[in-house]
Amino acid sequence: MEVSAQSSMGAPKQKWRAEEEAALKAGVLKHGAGKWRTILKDPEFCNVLHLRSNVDLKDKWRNMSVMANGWGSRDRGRTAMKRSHQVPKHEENALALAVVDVLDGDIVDTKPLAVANETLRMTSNNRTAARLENLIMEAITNLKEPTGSNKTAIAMYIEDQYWSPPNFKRILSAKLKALTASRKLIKVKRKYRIAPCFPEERGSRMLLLESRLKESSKVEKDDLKSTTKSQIDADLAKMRSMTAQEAAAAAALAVAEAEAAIAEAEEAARDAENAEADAEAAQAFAEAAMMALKNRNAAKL
DNA sequence: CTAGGGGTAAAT
DNA sequence: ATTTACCCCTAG
Repeated sequence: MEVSAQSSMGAPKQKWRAEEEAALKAGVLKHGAGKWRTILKDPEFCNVLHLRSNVDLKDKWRNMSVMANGWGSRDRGRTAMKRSHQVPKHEENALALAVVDVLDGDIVDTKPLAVANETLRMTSNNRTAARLENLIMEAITNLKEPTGSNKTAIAMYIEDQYWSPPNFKRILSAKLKALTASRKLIKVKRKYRIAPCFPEERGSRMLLLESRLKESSKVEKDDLKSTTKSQIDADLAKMRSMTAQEAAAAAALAVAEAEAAIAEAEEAARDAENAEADAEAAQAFAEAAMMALKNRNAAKL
């Protein structure tokens, strides 16, 4: 009968990004396959995966494992022998699961063949930023201070265990600020703790879409020179349709990101100049955003 | 909560 | 038409 009361029950479809897959793989390597809830609550991954449920992780892992091998538990039989045809002559089953690839002492990445080239798209600037964030999270996690850790403690931890650039303090400050603004960290009385992955429990597919929108409007140059003015205009146009509160939040975020980008540009200035361009673009957008906000508020009075 | 079986529907 | 992502259900 019409037992399927949920007429619109189909999933809106959110493709897994390479970062999410990487986080999942890293989580499995760290906690073991099957500890989906543990992985989800791990501060190192929850910021990337908090849009996914434990079941999502399980399903995705199932899909990935199945795909790497050829055919697993699912979908065997029925369409079984549709002659190979489309597959080029060279083999694909070569890398099953757990082809571990340690890059630069940072995130471990296994590639089940489907996402081979997606991992290559990391640019130099992107990487240092992601790494610093990871380091900060690790520092706070391992320091285990119940009330949170202050900047000095975090800096000491990182300097102690890793190499630190000359102007590290400044970079760290900017990054902490940005992480606080983006709600990945919570700052209370000069101490930082990792944000509580939000009470997502169930539902809230709208929040998912929301944060996805935020991501796509973020300044992301794949490997082009830098963000262009037209990009800024586009973002501002987007802001115009927001409510005042949303616009304020977006502007604050933009400012924080600009500061972090500037600090990163200083670090990378020795051997990379495009980071500086990126920082300038971010700053330009931040200024424009603030101005737009000011105009908006002025118009209301 | 997890493992899986099974299904729907969106992308490709 | 296949793949992919999500959902539901049930037994451990």
